[in-house]
Amino acid sequence: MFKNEDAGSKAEQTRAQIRDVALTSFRNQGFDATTMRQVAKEAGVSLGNAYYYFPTKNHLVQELYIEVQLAHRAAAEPRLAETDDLIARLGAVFQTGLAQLVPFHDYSTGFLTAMVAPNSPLNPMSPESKPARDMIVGLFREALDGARQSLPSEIAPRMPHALWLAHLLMCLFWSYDRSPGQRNTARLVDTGLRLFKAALPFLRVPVVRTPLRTLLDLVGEVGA
Amino acid sequence: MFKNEDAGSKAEQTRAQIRDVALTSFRNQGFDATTMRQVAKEAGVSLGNAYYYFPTKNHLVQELYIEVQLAHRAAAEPRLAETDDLIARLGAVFQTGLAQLVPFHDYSTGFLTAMVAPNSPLNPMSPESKPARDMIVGLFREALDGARQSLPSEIAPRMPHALWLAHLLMCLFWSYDRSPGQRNTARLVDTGLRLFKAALPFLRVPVVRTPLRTLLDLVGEVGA
DNA sequence: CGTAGTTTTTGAACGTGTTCAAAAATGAGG
DNA sequence: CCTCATTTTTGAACACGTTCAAAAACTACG
Repeated sequence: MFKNEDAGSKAEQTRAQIRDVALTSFRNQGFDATTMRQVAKEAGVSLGNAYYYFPTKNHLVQELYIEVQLAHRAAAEPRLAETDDLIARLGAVFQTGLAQLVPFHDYSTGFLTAMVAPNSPLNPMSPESKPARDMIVGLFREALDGARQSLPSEIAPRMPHALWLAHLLMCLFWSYDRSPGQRNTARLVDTGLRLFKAALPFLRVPVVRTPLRTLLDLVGEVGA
Repeated sequence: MFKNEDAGSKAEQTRAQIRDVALTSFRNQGFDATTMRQVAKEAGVSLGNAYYYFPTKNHLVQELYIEVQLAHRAAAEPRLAETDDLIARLGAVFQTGLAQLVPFHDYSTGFLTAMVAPNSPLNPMSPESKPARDMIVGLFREALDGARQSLPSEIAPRMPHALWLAHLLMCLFWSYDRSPGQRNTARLVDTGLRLFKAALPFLRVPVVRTPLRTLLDLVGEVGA
């Protein structure tokens, strides 16, 4: 009855071994070049056994995804402690998020394909990705809450989720960004925030605020 | 020397046959359920022969893509002739574009995967998709040019390309839209345009206009 | 220790997109 | 009509992600 409670049990070791081999391979060779057969072989288990622990290859990518997310939070928190300026705080979350992606740019399209796939746990709609999603939405909420500036009450509660989507779009842009060092993506973030700052006063104008609120409600249903 | 000039030559017939079978299957069964083997069999050719005419399965999807694009233009043109109001004209292009997608919603994720794939001709960056891209960018340019309202000169020339990207984002939203009849996507378009209309006067404010211009230049490099 | 039940592991198989060398059909020139 | 180069067609093969029945290892209990 009591077996694999989670500690160093044999099964958990095997699982961790497969996971580690896969993540290393993802980092070194990307998504496409990492095959389940190679992972199984390097982990010293049979192909079928890898599938016993991870139902699909995409579930292995999600292990990487979670690791990247945790690193994102770890990088963002100290920067959030430095300032209470809204724009600077949002910049901190976007920029640290972008920094986590850097090692993967060569293989970004492969991972992108995995993310979009219907049955993928990485899909924004998938239940498997809810915890990771909640974490980054929470990061944006924290960025907003700790700022000295405040947004209209109609807008504020809808912003964290919308910012998460904006972050996803930034990732999309980044994966297509062919400029050296993906400098353009960094500029996009800066410019986008500058624009947001300039637009802030107008968010209180009713004719702007009302459709914006509806818009945020609509995009809020994505991955609700 | 003179052989398959393009008319009813044997080769062109075979190619058309494969194309037609594939497109019908895409419409009826979606991307994933349409296999190259089934297409070849139904077209009465060998598997390898299908690959002689279409280097990848995605190249067959592009044939569908082009057909959808042409239908989009055919649907948009008459509606553009009806009005000279900027917002109404943009709405016409977005709405007719959306209408073309309706039959494919059940399989949208499969097609989405194909579009994002690295080597796919459907990829926004790919040279193969340039003509289709130019067509829809041209459609947006026509919508802007024929409107009685005009945009700041710094913004105007950068808008068609940006609107094409907005259109792509609308397609992305639509593919994740689980509301009945994807009503939410239609509302998103309406609301987005209402917001754009409300924001129009502010586009002339320098502190808004300047970063917006930079932003448009940056996104303009995508699929340049 | 032995037996029954559960968890873990295996290896072969399936269907997929794609590749390729070789065969067949086709067309031009003598 | 024959020859030969080119275009078209074939069928077998490869590697991949994934599935599954059966074997093996393990655990709890008598």
